[in-house]
Amino acid sequence: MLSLVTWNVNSLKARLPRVLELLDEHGPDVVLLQETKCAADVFPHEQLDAAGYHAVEHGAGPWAGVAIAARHELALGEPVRGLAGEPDSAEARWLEVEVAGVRAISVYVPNGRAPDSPSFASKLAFLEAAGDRVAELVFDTAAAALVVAGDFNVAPTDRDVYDPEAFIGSTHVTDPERARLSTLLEAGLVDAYRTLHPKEPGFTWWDYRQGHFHRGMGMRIDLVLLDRASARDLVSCGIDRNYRKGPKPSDHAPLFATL
DNA sequence: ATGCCTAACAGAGTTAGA
Repeated sequence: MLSLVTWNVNSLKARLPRVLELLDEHGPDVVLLQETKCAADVFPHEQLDAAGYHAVEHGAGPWAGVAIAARHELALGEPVRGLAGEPDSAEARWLEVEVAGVRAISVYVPNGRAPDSPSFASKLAFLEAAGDRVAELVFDTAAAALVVAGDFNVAPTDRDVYDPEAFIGSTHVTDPERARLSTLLEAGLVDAYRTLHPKEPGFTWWDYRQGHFHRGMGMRIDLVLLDRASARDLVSCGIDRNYRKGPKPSDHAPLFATL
């Protein structure tokens, strides 16, 4: 049995109490974090160590940043930082490490801001590079089981947003974004949550503003993607809403999966 | 409820997130 969680924490520094709370409550084997906003020299290794975890990180300072932590008993391989072909390698958005017989990848896809912005083109380019890397890893039959998890900043279908009408013309739902996300699935990855829960919305993000969380106005943009063999071992997948509530919550809920 | 989001950087207001 392997339990993992992916969580966009929106600053690891600001969210550390909630992260430690989650580790204590759920004790996941592997933790994939996004938006750590944390440079390497200030990464909270000591606090995670005291909680029973060790971690590898890929940080760029005040923005983005990803990390992967695992319980001390699970050895971490040599991390691979960055993604071949990504538009801006100075942004820390992709991190790979072998753990528990799995190649774990924590990914934070660029937001894209607006479809007519340069940032949107970078988002598409990043997704294309991710698709290329996934295809490479899936093709490599010697590779370990594959888990690609994180904040994709794309709602795969209209089922994954609270009101499709409200999102027409905005990022996260456009055909170009969805088409590029689809290439990861076509390369051989399975959307863990949607496989187990075909009908429920499964939102993972709600705007901080205007009470969106309490009004059910969310999006499903955080995903756990598994290679097909691993997906057959999928036992459970879902969020813990309590981490979107309480003191200083992230705007994303953690998404858990058990194999 | 004279604010209606949060975080970083800076040390106020701007930028970014999605």
